[in-house]
Amino acid sequence: MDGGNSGEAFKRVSGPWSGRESGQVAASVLEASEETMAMRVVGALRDDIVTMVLKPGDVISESDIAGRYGVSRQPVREAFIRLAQQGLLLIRPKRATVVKKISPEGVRQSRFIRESIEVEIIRRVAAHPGPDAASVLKELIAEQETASAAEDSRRFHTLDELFHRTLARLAGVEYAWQLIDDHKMQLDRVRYLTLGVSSSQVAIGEHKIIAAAVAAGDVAGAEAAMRAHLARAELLLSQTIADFPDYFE
Amino acid sequence: MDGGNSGEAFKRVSGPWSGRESGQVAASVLEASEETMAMRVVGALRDDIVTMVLKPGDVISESDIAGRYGVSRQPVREAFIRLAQQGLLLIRPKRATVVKKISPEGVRQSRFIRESIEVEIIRRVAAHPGPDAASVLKELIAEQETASAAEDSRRFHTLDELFHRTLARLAGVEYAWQLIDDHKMQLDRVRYLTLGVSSSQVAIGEHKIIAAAVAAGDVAGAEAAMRAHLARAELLLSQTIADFPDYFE
DNA sequence: TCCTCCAATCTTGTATGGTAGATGCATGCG
DNA sequence: CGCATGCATCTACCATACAAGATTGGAGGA
Repeated sequence: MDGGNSGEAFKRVSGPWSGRESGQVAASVLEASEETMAMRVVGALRDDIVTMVLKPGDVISESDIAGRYGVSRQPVREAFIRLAQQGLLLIRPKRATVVKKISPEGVRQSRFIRESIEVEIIRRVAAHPGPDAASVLKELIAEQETASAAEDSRRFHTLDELFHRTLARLAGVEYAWQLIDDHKMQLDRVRYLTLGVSSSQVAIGEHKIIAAAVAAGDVAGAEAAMRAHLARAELLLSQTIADFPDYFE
Repeated sequence: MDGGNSGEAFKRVSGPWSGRESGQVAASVLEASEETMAMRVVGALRDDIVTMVLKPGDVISESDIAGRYGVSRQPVREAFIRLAQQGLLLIRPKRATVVKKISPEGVRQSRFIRESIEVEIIRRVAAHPGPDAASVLKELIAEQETASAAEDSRRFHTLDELFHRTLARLAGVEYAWQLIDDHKMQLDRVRYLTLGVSSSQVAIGEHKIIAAAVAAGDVAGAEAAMRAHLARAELLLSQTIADFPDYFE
């Protein structure tokens, strides 16, 4: 292996790898999207990990990735460090680097964090809904119904994320939402495994209940609806563990 | 500059730098505490930043730090990347690296995250207090009173952190507490600036109220007490901004 | 005096070679 | 046949050299 690598452009990754087109998930925390090679490697690897092109347990190496991407080991190494801090890779010094298996306990705790924050967000929004809060949420739900009817689960996922992000913005804590993005990636990996089975109709109904409670200024009702909405993911987790036992530790 | 570096031991940092003794803050997210050079540099730099030995706005460079620590640029560079991801450094490509100034908005959002999670924690603990919850909390408060009487603000800070961490453990989400440790560093920098003026007696009183509500199983009361306890930091922030305007952006 | 331009000199980014540690397999011994 | 030992080969870690963008200062002209 590892024959004839240098000189190839970065695009070479499109070979045996990723099949993503262009504008997928909302640009993550990265400010200047593609400044350095290292950043591009980070983005490409993260997408490949979240979309399960690189599967939990896969062993990778600096030389390996560097060869595939046509760059030296240095930027790859820096990318590994970033991804390891985000919990997607596990670097075992002098040994190997592996795509981290999904920790059920970690997912549970990430969900706890998300639920804590989202409940607090929905409280604030319901207590002090802005003038356009109701209309904005209503419009988002309409788009989700369109995506659901077209069975575009990819777009539905994006819109679902946008729904929750919008709530954060309405609460005036959009920046806080970005801060928890890293932890949310653990949940995203699980979610990707359940893309097909996700019952989008149920989710849309729950979104409607939440939006209605917000519009009515019903703090307790909004909180309860949000908790119910988030709790549904708990069932998906245990089912997913049963379906893909090798991906969990 | 940059003359005669190699061969020096790592301890050389003790020269013009850090004056920390030994067992200060509870070992952060790092698993194997001191495996590689890069990790040691990370730890040393982080402590220096949180304790304001390196002040917000200070310009540092890879060569500079590498010279001080007697290592090459490579491990320092990796340390920079880690610290930049934790929001303590700002790497401006091809330009310079500076100790990030404290963002008041960022602090506010970090506090929002912390309050959201701590409120959820205190709810769970108050709703289902373990058999030894009351006694553990009571003992911690007693230690805090000792530290306060001795005017050992350092130790008081450590105990205060332990109090909140213990609550997380009692709620069964200690791992989640570690996950938010990174964001909490922003708050720690502000807190360090207010070490002298911190009214420990007030904090102890609030801790007592929280512990009492937990012991009584009073969920609403515990939540209210926790919110009040955390809200007090809001006043400190604006006062700190006025006292150290150069440290904020 | 003020503005423009250029070059010395910073900075971080990238490439590459060498090193120490860990793993796995083959070999040799009991 | 089972087990210990040593070597080939892998890995990430670290050091060094080079490259390219950005800043700063001064020289030169209007």
